[in-house]
Amino acid sequence: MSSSLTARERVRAELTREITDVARRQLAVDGASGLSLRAVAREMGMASSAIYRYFPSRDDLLTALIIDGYNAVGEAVENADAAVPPEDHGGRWMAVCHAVRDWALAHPHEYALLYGSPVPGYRAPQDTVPAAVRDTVVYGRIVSDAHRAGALNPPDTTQPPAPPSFHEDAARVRELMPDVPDDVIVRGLIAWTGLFGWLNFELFGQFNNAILDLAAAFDHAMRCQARTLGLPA
Amino acid sequence: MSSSLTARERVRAELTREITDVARRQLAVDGASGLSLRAVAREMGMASSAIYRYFPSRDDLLTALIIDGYNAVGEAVENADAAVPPEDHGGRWMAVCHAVRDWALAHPHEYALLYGSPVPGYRAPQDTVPAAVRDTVVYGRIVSDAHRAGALNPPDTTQPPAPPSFHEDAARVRELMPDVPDDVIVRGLIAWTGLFGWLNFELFGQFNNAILDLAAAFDHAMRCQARTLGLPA
DNA sequence: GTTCGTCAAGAGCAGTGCTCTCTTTTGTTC
DNA sequence: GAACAAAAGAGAGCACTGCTCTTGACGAAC
Repeated sequence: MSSSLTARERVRAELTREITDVARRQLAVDGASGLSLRAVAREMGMASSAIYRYFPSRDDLLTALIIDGYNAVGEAVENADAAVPPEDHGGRWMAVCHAVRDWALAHPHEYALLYGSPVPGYRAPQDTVPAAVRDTVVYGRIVSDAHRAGALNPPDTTQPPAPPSFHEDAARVRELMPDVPDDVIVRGLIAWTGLFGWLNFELFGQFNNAILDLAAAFDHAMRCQARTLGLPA
Repeated sequence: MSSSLTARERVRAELTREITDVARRQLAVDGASGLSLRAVAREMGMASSAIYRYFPSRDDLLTALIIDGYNAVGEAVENADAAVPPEDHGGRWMAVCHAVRDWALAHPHEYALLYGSPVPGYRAPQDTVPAAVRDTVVYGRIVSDAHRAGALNPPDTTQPPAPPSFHEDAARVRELMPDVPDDVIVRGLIAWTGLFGWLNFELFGQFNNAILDLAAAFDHAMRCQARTLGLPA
């Protein structure tokens, strides 16, 4: 259908893409709060008011960048997962961890926009959700595959009893982790939030002056995390 | 020595405190990027330029708020820990978890300022460090106490081998967790980053539409986390 | 009692998001 | 091909920001 686009629609799509490209470059340099519509317009050689023909507000431009970011990290995670034999569940977990970390280190400001504190006053619209869960879908599939293959042997089966309300929440999470029992859901959530918690500490400076070989520590920590999830080391 | 302060010094200290109070209120409402020196000045009935007599820049005011925030959460954690019998290491861990979460829920914007993405262009000065580690000091003492009391029985001793560089990093972390072997250091870091990772997911919206009973899920997850740390359930 | 350092105030600069109006360009229809 | 409508760009302007500079006024020390 792209051939059915009028010339005007094509140039509009092209300009929209160029705006987000320029904006993403500015985001990479100055961070989210340094993103300026006027600066984008200046760099593109057009009047600042013209940008509003393409993005009704700064927040809308930010939303576009956020969706792009989620898709970028999601794609990186998908590729990393696909490069490992499906039955090597531990390897897939480590591949996903490193894919997220590599992407985060390469795009720290974008990572902060996605997984850091939300921009105050900014409310993420619902259409970011599909892109936002792409990485989680991959992760859920790994856990699910490992469980169905009988490859999950959590080291300790005496988990504290879950509260009644957790069963409903677990059911919702199970949509991303099919066929998995509640206790594995908990371990899965802990490992997943643990990955991003560690990355946040690393990227946001909490490890400063304490952990120097960040790459090695991350790899080791995620490997241990895999063990508590029940994945083979 | 406070009696030796001149009247001018006293009123200066008082005004400085009032500025941070007003700024903290604005921070709580609008978030970090909504903090405006001019608005603070307006609310205090003084000229915007006068604020600069007390804080040379907006970042310096932000730094003051950050230090206050770290101290607030640190104090909350200290009090929570002190309210539990010292030999109840599992109870102390859960008390610390809930103290951090309660404080975060009561001051979401301040929490985001401390543990979320750093304000772009803002470089935390070194004098935030003592306040920033108050909660970590408490946590390290709990792990250390539990280990020395022989109360730590990690469920799985077959931890993957640590890389050589990790020994040096572990030695630095051990300053906050005395007498603890390397493998417990790893577990300790994983649990600590896991706490904040979970809280970030909860506070920054990643759990939206998935986990509804957030309080129950948090309690359960941290209880499970305690088990993998080796603390009694 | 004069001098000197501190403080508040005001104006001003460069920048921001956003809106409004006006003109130009473009695509469609007769 | 001319006429018209829709879309897009340009520019001025509003209210706001952080920050600087200058000008006065006040209080404390000598």
